[in-house]
Amino acid sequence: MDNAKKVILNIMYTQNVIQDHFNELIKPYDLSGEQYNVLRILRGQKGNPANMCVIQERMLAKTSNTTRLVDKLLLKKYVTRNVCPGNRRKIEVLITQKGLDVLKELDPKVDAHEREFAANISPEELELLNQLLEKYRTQQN
Amino acid sequence: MDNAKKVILNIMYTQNVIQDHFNELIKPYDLSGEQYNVLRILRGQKGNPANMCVIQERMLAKTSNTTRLVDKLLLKKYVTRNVCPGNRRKIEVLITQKGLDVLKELDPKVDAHEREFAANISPEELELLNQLLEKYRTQQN
DNA sequence: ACACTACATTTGTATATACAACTATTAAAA
DNA sequence: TTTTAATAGTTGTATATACAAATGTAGTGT
Repeated sequence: MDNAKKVILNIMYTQNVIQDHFNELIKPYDLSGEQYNVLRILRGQKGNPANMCVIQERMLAKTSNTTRLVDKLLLKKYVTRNVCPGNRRKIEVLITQKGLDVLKELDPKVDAHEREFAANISPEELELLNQLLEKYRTQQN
Repeated sequence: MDNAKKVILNIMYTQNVIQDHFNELIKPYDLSGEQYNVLRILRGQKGNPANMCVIQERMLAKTSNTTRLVDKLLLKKYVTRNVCPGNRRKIEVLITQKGLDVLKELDPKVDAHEREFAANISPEELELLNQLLEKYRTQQN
C-alpha cells in the first residue's frame, strides 16, 4: 500500500487506540469524553462563566451539540447554567466545586495516560512527530 | 504544554481534519463514512460474501453496529443479505453492481483526498511519520 | 434426547455527531 | 418606528458509537 493511504489509516487507527484507552479511564466516573472536554474548558475559565458559543468553539468536534452536553453536566450538578444579565440571548455556564473535584481526581490518571503513550518513543521523536503531524495537516497554498 | 499532551491533541485534531475533509467528499453520495468502509470491505471480498462478524472485525471502529449499517446499505440496494445455507446463524452480505458503481465513481476522489494531504510533506517525511505513529501507539512491554 | 455452552446476529438504550429548522433577543437599516 | 438582518441557543431528525441483553442456531457432553 502506498504511504499516502497508509498514513491516513495510521492516524485514524492511532486516534482510535488513544480514545479507547481514554474512555476506559473515565468510564468509572460516569463522564463521556466530550463531557470531560467541556468540564476542562470550564475549569480553564478560572471562575469566569463561559457562553455556549465559547464552549462550542473550543471543543474538538466543532459541530457537536453543546446544549445537550451541558444538560447532562447539569443533571450531575457539575455545572450551573444561567441567562446572561447583560445579553439575554447568551447563557453563562460555570463549573461547580463538585465538577472541579471530579477533574482533580482524574488529573493524575489523565497525566499517566498521556505519559504511557509518550514513553514508547524518545523525546526527540515525540517532538518530531508533533512537527510532522502539523506539517501533514496544513495545506501549503 | 509538554509534548506528551501535545501529541495526543495533535493526533486527535489531525484525525478530525482528515475526517471532515473525507465527509465533504462523500456527502453528495448519500453515504456515511462507516457505510463507505463497509462497502470497501465487501468489494475486497472479490465476489465472496462476507459474514457480519467478518465485516465487524475489519471495521476501524470495532464496536459499531454492523447490523444497522448493513440495513442502510440494503435500503440503497448497494448490498444483498441472505442467511448462510450451511450455517443458519450466519448472514451472507454481498455488494451489488450498484454498490460497485458508486465505489468506482468515488475511487479517484478518494485518491485525490489522500494525495492532497500527503503532498504537504516529502516522501521521506511521510515514511517517517508512519514509523513514528506505529511506534508511538505500540506498548513496549 | 436433554441440558449446556458457544457462536452469530439482532434489538434496546444512552450518548455523540452532523446538520437543518426554529425561537428569542439584539443590532442595524429604511 | 417598523422592518430586516445578525446573533445565541434550542429542538428535531438521522446516523454512529458503546455496551448490554436477548434471540436463534450449532456443537458438546451426559
